[in-house]
Amino acid sequence: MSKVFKPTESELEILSILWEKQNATVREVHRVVQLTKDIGYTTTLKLMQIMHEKGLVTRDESSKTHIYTPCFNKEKAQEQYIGKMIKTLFSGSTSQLVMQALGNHNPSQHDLNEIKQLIKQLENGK
Amino acid sequence: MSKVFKPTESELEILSILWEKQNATVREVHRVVQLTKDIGYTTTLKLMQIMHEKGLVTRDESSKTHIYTPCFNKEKAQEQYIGKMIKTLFSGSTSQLVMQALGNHNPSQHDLNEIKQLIKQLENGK
DNA sequence: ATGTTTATACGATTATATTCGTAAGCAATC
DNA sequence: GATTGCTTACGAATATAATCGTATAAACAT
Repeated sequence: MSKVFKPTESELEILSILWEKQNATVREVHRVVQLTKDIGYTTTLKLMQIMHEKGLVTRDESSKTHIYTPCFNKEKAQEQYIGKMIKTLFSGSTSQLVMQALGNHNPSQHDLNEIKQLIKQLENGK
Repeated sequence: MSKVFKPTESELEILSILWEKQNATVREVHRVVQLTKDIGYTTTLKLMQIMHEKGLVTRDESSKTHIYTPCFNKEKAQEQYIGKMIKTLFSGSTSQLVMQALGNHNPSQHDLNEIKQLIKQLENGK
């Protein structure tokens, strides 16, 4: 049983940026955050310090400007959020979630092909 | 553009119970909440009162014991949460989410059949 | 060496969510 | 009609999240 981590809204936003860049300084993260939110630099700094305390990220302190790296990868987060969602909003049914997603977010033919492929694999694996 | 609603964790739990039952009194909701959480009756009451203020639920006050009804249906919540998740955790790709869900939550053959059916429909609809 | 920029640390403030205690009303019962 | 039990209302306490201001130190340019 691996550990559950539950980032807040803002923390998740920062994690997304870190996943994208692999790792980053507060300044780099803040520049991206600023594109969508109007908050001060020290706010981003504080958030990342808290994430460090919580163990959501590690940081390299060898130079004055610290470099932050996420402790969990994106896939782990995806898995956890999907799991929780299936449980709380889809009565535990994976297929219901999948159907809702496919039905309301018009996937391209390419997307559909990928999914069909995966289904074939799953069916053979049984 | 329909309105975004953003229930908190506890509020979502209560909404789930209301969706299940169509509508319910505080007492009924609380009985279910108690199965997983150890909180007092007035806590549940207060939460539901706040949800009423926020417009997440309506209530019938004609008798002393009020009856609460959700203002939004479950499908609307599902749609919204999925949309947000696709955006923040799957770089906007529906198929990635679907593949993650199918890959990690072993659906039954019956589930897979339903999904294949839906894909066919989508392909014909293009 | 002095001033400017840029970094972290940290306390304080504000906002929001969660929890509970207590008061007050109503209805059934003794 | 007093007591008991169940209800809502409401204020208050606690916890957590988010925001910012200020102090302090390093790095660098003049």
